[in-house]
Amino acid sequence: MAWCPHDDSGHISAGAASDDMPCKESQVLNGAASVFARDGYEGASMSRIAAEAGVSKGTLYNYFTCKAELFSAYVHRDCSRWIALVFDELDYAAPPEEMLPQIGRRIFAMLLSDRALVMYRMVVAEAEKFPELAQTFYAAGPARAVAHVAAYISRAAEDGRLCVDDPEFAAEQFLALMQTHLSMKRRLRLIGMPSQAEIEHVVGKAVQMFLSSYGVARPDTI
Amino acid sequence: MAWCPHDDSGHISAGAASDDMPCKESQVLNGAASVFARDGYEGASMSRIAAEAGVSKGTLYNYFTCKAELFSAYVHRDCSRWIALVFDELDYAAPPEEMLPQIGRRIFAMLLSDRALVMYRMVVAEAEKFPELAQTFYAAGPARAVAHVAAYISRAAEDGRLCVDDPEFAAEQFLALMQTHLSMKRRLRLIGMPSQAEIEHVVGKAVQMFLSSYGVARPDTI
Amino acid sequence: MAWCPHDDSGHISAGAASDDMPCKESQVLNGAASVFARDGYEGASMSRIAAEAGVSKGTLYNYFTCKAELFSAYVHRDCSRWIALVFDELDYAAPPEEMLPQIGRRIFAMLLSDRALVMYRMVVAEAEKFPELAQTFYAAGPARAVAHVAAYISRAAEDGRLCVDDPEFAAEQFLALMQTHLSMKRRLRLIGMPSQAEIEHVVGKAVQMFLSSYGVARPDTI
Amino acid sequence: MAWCPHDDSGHISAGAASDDMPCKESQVLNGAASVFARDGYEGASMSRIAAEAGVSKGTLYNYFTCKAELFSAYVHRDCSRWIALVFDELDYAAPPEEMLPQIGRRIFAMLLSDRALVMYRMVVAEAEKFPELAQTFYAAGPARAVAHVAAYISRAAEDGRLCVDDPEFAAEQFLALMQTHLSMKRRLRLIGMPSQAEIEHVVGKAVQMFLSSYGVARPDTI
DNA sequence: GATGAATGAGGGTTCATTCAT
DNA sequence: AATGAATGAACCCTCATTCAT
Repeated sequence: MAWCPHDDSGHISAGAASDDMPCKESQVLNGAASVFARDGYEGASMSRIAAEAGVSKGTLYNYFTCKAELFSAYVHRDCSRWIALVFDELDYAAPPEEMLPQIGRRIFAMLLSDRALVMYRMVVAEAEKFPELAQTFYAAGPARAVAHVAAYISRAAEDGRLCVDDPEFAAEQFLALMQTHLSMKRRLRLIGMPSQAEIEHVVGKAVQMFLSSYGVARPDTI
Repeated sequence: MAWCPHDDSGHISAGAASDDMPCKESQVLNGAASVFARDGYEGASMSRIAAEAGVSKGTLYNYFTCKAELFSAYVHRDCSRWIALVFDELDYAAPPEEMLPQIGRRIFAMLLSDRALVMYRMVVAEAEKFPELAQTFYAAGPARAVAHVAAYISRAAEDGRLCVDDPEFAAEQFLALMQTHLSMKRRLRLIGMPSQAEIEHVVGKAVQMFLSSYGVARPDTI
Repeated sequence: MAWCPHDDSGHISAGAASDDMPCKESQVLNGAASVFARDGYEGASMSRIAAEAGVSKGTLYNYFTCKAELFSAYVHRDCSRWIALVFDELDYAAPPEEMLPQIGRRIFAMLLSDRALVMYRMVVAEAEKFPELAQTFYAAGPARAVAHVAAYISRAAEDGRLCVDDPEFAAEQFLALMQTHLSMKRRLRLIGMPSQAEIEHVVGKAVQMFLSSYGVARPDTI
Repeated sequence: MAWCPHDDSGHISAGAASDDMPCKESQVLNGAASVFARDGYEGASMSRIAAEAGVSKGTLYNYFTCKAELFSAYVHRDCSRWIALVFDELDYAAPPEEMLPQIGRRIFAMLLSDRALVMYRMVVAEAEKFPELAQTFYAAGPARAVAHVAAYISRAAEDGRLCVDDPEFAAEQFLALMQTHLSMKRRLRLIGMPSQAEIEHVVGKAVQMFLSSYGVARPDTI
């Protein structure tokens, strides 16, 4: 954490901290999450974080050497958490017509969830000041999403269910198709969470376009 | 401007200010542009803005009642400026195979330009605190882009060159296909400006996918 | 002022500031003098200095970029002030028997004055952290004292009134003889200002010893 | 210890603590010595002292009621230690021409040693806040030095080797002559330890001046 | 209209001290 | 007796804002 002038601590608890730490550290991180999410990095004050966490300001510094490290720990923790949920328990053997909409729905839901939006906003806003945070976010989030989808596409291609030469790029295209202006509007806080119907529409059209480009003519549809 | 505790002024200069104001106000706005772009809203200080603009701190407050209003004026002004270029001097009568790549290239260049990225980052970061700013940004930028592309698609559909039932949604899909992870990485400052070859690749693939879904079989390709 | 992390200001007023500045800057310096003298560098707080000076905390930073620079300005100003007084209006043509006691008395008075003691204490205490301040103090105080006395001794030697081979060292010795444990005790705050009789005794003995070593036999005393 | 707001303890361990305490208390004092010497009273932090001593912060408060008392105990202990060496194993029967330079050299070496300088600086700096510490320092250091030298001078006077009416004052003068500006510069950290030649020069000149004032004509020099 | 000195609340951070374990 | 997590006051410094000139 080169950006932190006080970082000589070898603080490593962030990685080990589980969801249900009963300790002050997670209490602090939860407070930080609220305040950072609401006020952004610069806008958040250590005083407010301490108050939100229900600890004294000094306690903050018993766990994190400075504001920047606390922010970093918060981003790392939350990044790791929610990407996992998207790709759990998918049936990778399902045909594209079933699988792609399912993945699409989940991606969509995650992409537009409050938590992810808040995180996205903060990481984008502070990308200049915290480059390695942007890296972490990208690796934990978008990159893993692409990897998962690409893996499925590869497999489907091997099975003769898709006709794809560059699975990774195809995956990126599929994910890009989720990001119509619904996403943009949501990121800008212009709209709330879209309705299920809206989601289905976007996902459906995305799958349709994707298959019209990469799909194979299926005998059973003739 | 509900976020501004001092807003009792009916200050309307933002709308009236033209591009080439020779006055102090535009001088101030130019200074603000530099500093806000570099430091973000919270990170910018009125002192630095005054210094950058070459005026005194007091002068800032003669034109803008508070920091928030100055920020708002800056975003409004700059938003209006930069979208126009993308759709200037396009030949709307050209066939999709020529027109779409051309639009794609321009969109791409604008999307990833430093100016747009800076603006995007700021508006996203402060969307919570300045909701009407996000609205302005969306209307001036993404919405106009969609409108332009949709208009072209409509016309092409009428000319029998595309087969599209919902031109607006199709336009959104086309624009979405520009936003592979190249865009995401650039937004996160993980990469610099992509090479021309990379851009061509993304644009080419996007057009190809778009046409495979919405294109009509053209006699001259048989 | 390499020790000051914020010093990029080219602040030069310290040199130009006269004794009777009617401005805030001297007001601040006077407040700083009181508080630094009482509490030392580390012990002094900018809040207290502001209060003592009757200005706001922010005003301090309008004149001095940081605490260290304020301290430095205070030392520089006061150093320059009081050395001058010691050697003013001396009759350098007087014979050693008259001149040396007179110089001795003045040196003594200055050496043990509250102001000089306070300054000495602070400079000694912070010599490690402010090396160039120690240099300034030495140059403005002790070094000039030696130079003045050495100049007189040189002249007296040329006039045949003293027999000295190394006037500078002789001057140092003369000054050293002022520093019996009366000085040490005063520096340690163990005693108050010595009585006139005590001073006369020390000075008289010092002159006597000095002359017994460097004096010439005078015809008129035979 | 009126300066200590928590002093209700009748803590007397400082006096009872011997040089070779194998216990935590001396461990703490050793840590305190390092940190106080390096950082001064205000600059030292209880955390660093605890770390340096290899004990917990809580343990500090089991032995010393507050920072001020710990500081006081440290100064008292160290003051007692270092003066003894100067006057050990001197041959008090030696003639002044031999004895005085020898004493002079030792005094000089001690006066300018890092340890003594550090202690001197701290005691001088905090003389206002810890008056009884200054007293301890003076009694343990300068006062004993004067007493030793005065005792020798008395004896030499009785033996007819010196002509002195006030041995104590003569002793102070002799010691004062050690303190040319070499000492001042060293105290101000402007120079490092002087060379042996420089020391010999100052000591030689001091002895010469002292003897020219208080010496007796020696038959063997006729 | 333009200035910039003055303000004081609030920023991040440190630290002497306490107390449950 | 020993610990170290927790505290909260105080630290230095920044900054949006005001106002006399």
